[in-house]
Amino acid sequence: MLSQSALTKNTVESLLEGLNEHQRKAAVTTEGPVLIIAGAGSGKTRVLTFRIAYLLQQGIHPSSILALTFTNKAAKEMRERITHLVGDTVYGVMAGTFHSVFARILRQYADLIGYNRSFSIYDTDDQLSAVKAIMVQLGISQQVLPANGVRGRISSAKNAMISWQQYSNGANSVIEKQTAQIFQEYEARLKRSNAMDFDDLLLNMIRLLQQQPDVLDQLQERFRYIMVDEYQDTNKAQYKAVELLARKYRNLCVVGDDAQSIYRWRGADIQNILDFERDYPKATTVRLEQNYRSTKTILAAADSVIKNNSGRLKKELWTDNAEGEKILVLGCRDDREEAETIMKVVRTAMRESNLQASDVAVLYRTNAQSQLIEDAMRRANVAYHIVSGVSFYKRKEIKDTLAYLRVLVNPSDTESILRIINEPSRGIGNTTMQRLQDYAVETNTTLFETLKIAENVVGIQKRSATSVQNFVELITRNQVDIDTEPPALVAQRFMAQTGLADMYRLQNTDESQDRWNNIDRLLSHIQEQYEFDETLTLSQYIEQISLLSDADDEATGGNRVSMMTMHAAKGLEYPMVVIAGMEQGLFPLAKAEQDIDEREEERRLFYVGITRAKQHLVLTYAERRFRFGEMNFSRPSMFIGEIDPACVVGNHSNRTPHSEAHAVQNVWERGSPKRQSEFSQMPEGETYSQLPSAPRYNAPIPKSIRPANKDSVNGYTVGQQVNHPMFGIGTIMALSGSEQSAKATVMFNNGQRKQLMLAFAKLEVV
DNA sequence: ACTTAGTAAATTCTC
DNA sequence: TTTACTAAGT
Repeated sequence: MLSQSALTKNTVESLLEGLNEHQRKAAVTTEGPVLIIAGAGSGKTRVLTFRIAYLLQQGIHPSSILALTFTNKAAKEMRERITHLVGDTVYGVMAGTFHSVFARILRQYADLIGYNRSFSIYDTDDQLSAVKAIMVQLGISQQVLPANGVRGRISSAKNAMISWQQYSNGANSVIEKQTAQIFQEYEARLKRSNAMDFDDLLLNMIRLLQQQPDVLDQLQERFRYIMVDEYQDTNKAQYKAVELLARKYRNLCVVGDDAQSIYRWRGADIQNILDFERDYPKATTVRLEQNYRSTKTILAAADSVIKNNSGRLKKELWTDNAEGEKILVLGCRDDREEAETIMKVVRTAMRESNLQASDVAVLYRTNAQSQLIEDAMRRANVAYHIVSGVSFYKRKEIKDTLAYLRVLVNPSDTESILRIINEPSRGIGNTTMQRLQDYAVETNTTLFETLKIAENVVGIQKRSATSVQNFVELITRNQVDIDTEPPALVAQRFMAQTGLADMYRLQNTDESQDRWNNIDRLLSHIQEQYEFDETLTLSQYIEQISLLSDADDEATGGNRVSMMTMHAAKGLEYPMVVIAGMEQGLFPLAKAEQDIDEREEERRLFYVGITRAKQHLVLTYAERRFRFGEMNFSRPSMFIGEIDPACVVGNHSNRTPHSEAHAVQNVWERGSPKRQSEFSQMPEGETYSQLPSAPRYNAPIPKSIRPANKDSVNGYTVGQQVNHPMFGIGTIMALSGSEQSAKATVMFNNGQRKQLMLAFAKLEVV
C-alpha cells in the first residue's frame, strides 16, 4: 500500500534497536491509552516519530493518524522526521497545531455550526479592537475598566470553557458584571462577523462534535490513533476536544512533562496530565527517564531546582553522560556590563572550547532584554540572530494588508473593515463609522451590509456616504475573480487599487519605504506559496498566516548565536546556554514573589532553561538594570540559591572560583578574580548610541526576497528614460524581480533616487 | 474629519 | 522608552 517501500521491516527493526527499553515500549504500545512521561532530553520526539512510523508499518492508514502539537515548529519538525523514516506516506498523516488542525476541520463543517466556511480568524489585536468597540457602544469607560484586562478575562473564561451565560451567573463585582455584558456582546459580534478567535477554534470544535453525532462518528472513525505532544500544556477545551475524538477507540497517546509546564497563563491546566491515569484508568504509563542531552552536573542542578516545586509526577532523571564542568554564575554591575560579559563568555567559549556560534544560545525572560545583548554582540562582530522577536506579521502595514485581504474573502469581518476603511484616508471618520456600526448592531446585520446602504442611514453626511460607496465598490469589484484567478494576482491587483502601497510610496521616508517593501514582500510571498502549491486559495493563505506567529525556520539557519526567550527555547538544545537576567523581579517576575503558583511556574521555566544545555551553562545577573525608563536595583534571583552549591562556580556570593572549571579560567584570564567587572567595562570613547540598530524582526518569509538584478524586466530596460506621475522624468538604474514583484531603481532628474514596484508605479517609457 | 499635543500607562510568554 | 488614549485646535 502506498509508498511503503520506504519503510521495510528492516528499517523499523534497525530503528527499534536504537531505542532503549522504555522508549521502545512507548513506541510499540499502540492500542489503548498511553501516558508517556518524558523528562527533558529523554528522546521524546524520537519516540513519537518512531511510534508513527511503527503504526504505518503495521498497516495503519496514514489518514487514521492525528498528531497534535502546540507550535508550528514542533509540527514541522515532526513531519520532517517522519518523512525521513517513511517518505511520502507522511502526507496522509494529519499533523499540526491544535488550532490549525481544528481550523481545517471547522472550515469543512462550518455551515453546521452557523458559520460561513470563509470565516476569519481573529488574533489578540482583533479581539482587543472588538472589545474596545463594544465598550464604546455600551458607554463603559476604558479608564474605569481597561479593555485589555477585559479581553484577557474573556479569553481565560473561554479557555476554561465558561460561556458568557455562566460567566454572567457567577459575576459578583461591578467589574465582573460589566465584563459579562461585554462578553455577551463580544460573542454576538464575532458571530456576526463570521469570525472565530483562537479560543473559538477549540470551542467550536467541541460544539461541532457534541451537536453533530454524525460528524463525531465520522471523525472518530477517521482518527483512530491520536497523539498529543506537550500534553502538560493543554487547556480545558483542548482536553475536552481530544477526549471526544478519542472516546470511541481510546487509542490516545499523550506525551508530556509536568516539570516543563510553562503556559499556565494562557489556560494550560497542568491537572490534565496529572490526572491522565485517573481519566483513563487502563492507561499504560511509560516513563522516559534517561537523559541523553546534558551532563550530570547540569541535570543535578535542574533537579535541585525543580525539587522546590510541589505536586509533581514521579520521575527520576539520570544520565550516562560525563560529569561535565560546573555551572558558571556571573554577577555584573549593571545590565550593560552583563551584555558585555555574555558576549565575552560566548566568544571565549567559542575559541577555547571549540564551539560554533550556532552551538550557543542566549536565553532571557523578556524580549526587552535582548536589546543590550544584541548591541554587545554586534559591536564584537559575533554573528547572532533573534528567534521570534517582533514578528513580521505584527507590523502595521502587514496587518493592514492582511485585513484588506480578509475583507475581500470575508466581507462580514467587522474588525478588518474598521481597521482599513480609512487607511489610507478616504474621508470616512470616526463619527461616520460609529453611526454605521450602531445601525448594524440595531438592525442585526453585518457592517458591510450597512455600508452598502450608508446613504440611507440617518446622520451620515453625503460626502461620507459617497466615500463609503466607493469603498464598497472597491471590495465587490475585486471579489469577482477571487475563485477563478490565482490568489497572488487577485491580491496584487486589489492592493494596487486600495492605495495603501501608494500612500507609503508617496510619503517617501525611509520608514515608509520599508513599509512599502514589506507589503511587496508579502505579496511576493503569496506568489511563492502558490507556485509551491497551486491549489492554494487566498482564504487558505490567510489562515496559514493567522495561525503562524512563530518565526520558525530561517531562524535556525546559519552559523549564528541564537537569542530567544526561554519560552521560545522549549524543545531546543544547545551545547552552550547562557541564561541572562537572573534577578528577583525579572526572573522570577515580580508578580511571582507573592503568588506560589506563579513562582512554581517561573521555576519550571527556569528548569526548561537549564535543561536546554548540553555541556556549558552560564547564568548572569546585574545588580542594576535599566527598566521602565529608569535604573533599578535588583537582587540575584532566588533560583540561583536553589541550585545545589556543588554544581556552581563563579563570582556569585563569596565562593572561590574552582581552577578546574574550564570556562571560569577563560573568563578570568583577563581580569581579577574578585571583580569581574573590571574587564568587561566599555572601552573609553565608544557608546552604544553610535551603533546602527539591527532589524528588529525576524521575518519568516523564505528566500527569494532579494531577487537578482537583471538588465531587462517586464519590457523595461536599464538605462531607459521613464516618466512618473509624481517624480517626473528619470533614468532606470537597476531592475530586479519579475512579473508582479518586479522593481526598478530609478534616478529622477530632481535628484531623488527611488525603488519602485512596477506593478504599482505607473512608469511610462519616454 | 483630521492633526497635534499632552498625559497616562505599561511594558511575559502564544495559537 | 514606547505606545495609546483623550482633548482641543484647525
